[in-house]
Amino acid sequence: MSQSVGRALAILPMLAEGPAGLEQVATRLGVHKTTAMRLLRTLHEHGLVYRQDDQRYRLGARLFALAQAAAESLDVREIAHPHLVKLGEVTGHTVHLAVYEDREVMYIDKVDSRYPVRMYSRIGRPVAITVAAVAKLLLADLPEPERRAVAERLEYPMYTPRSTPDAPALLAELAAVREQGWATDFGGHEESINCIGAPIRGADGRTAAACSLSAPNVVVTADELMTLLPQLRRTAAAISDDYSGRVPA
Amino acid sequence: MSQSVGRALAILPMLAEGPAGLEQVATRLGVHKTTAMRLLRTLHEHGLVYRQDDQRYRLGARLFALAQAAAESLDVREIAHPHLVKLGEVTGHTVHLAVYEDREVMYIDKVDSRYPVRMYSRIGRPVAITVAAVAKLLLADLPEPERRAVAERLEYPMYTPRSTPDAPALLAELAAVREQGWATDFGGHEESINCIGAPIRGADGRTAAACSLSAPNVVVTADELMTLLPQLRRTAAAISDDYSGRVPA
DNA sequence: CAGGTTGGTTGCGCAACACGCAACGTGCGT
DNA sequence: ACGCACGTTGCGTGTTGCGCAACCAACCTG
Repeated sequence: MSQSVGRALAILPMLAEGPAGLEQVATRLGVHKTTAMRLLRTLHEHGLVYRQDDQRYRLGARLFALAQAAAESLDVREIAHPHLVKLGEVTGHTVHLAVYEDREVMYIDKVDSRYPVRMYSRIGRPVAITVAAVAKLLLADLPEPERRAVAERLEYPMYTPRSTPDAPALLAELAAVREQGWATDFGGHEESINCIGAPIRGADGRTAAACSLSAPNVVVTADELMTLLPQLRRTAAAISDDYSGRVPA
Repeated sequence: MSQSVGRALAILPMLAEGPAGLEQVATRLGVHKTTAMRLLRTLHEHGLVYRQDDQRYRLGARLFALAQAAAESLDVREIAHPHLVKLGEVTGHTVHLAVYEDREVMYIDKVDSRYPVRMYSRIGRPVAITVAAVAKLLLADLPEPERRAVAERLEYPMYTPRSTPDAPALLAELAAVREQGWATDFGGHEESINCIGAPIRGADGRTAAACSLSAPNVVVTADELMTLLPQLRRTAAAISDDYSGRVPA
């Protein structure tokens, strides 16, 4: 919409791949050096990019502060966190929390059996949206047109033979997930990792977030993991209660 | 430099304080609604802001991804992390890692005795630059003109009676720190918290980062904490070796 | 050491683009 | 049902961001 702003923002993901010099940025943006410079300067003034000693630019530390603030404004996370920690302690497995936002699914919290961690590991990385249990839960609850639109626009990488192959398969699975109120990913992303997920619902009944329990095959079989499903669902329900209570919207 | 980009970027810290509606953003920016809208749209297209159900805007999840990438491009952190973890395990105290960037000091990693955590707690929050041990170390090694300029522009909040009161006091302490090669903060930020820090130097000998060890009074006295100084300095030296070896620049 | 190359910086004229106005929708509260 | 507050759209104007060209500085290379 706004040309210069758009160009400036396009620089950020570029720099996310690694530091780059002025010329490099200019050519990749398809603009004149001088234009790129003005944009970079403005970004620099606002702390979003930093100029390192060799005059190349990289992402700036201000992003930490913004991401931190963004995390704090996601109140689902605040509310869910203690529940997730407890679930992690009890089961000893990895717990994830994810939300859907603008055709993307993002992990926003993670609890390992021993490490309560934010912004770590997969948090901030793109979720395998076609196979992850949390993704299925979040997509399953989208309004029909958007769900279809998203499903059809996705790519379907075959991480493993059990990965969801295409849009029809995904939509079918989403229907099932919607029906049963929970989701699984048995080796669909990594051969040896199984995963079960449950939805967190807001006061309006819509799925506001999803949490999941993951464990490698070598620790527990898929069947054994499934025995934890009731516990996971109880946790999700507890979070839903807290969440819908506190955010009546 | 670039008006529209500057305005757009100014929106981000605004939203960091909490979600805001279009009108709110417009008035705080001092621009017409329609202008604010165009900027917000562009930010939205790039995932930096998200429009929640009530049509208000908040920071978007894409920021997580960018912050993550920013963190990964800070190779000091990568290199230092294992050392910090070890130090945390051995001493049982909290370890911080910080860098200086554009007149600000940022925590970029933290290790608690039990929790290795990134982007958590104070990471991303402004460092108490006038009192923190790591801040003193980083400021102490700035070139004279910049150091003076920074010191004089700072505010000197008296968190406690032991906080650094003004620029001359800070500059005096920086000189001492520079001399001795380590820094302390005994109750200067929070009455009951003591802290010691040591510099991490790059191949050129400049201080590239600083790490610190913090503990509350009730656990160890300042004197006891000081007995860990040699260990802290060894860790910092080890990181420096790794770092200067790997980044000959 | 001269000459070429690469990458960054500055000044300036032109027109594209971003700005704000005004008018239109829309949902909510009274 | 009405009015108000807030978000949205179309459009003319001139500010502002654009690219050109020329200028530096550093680094190779012969």
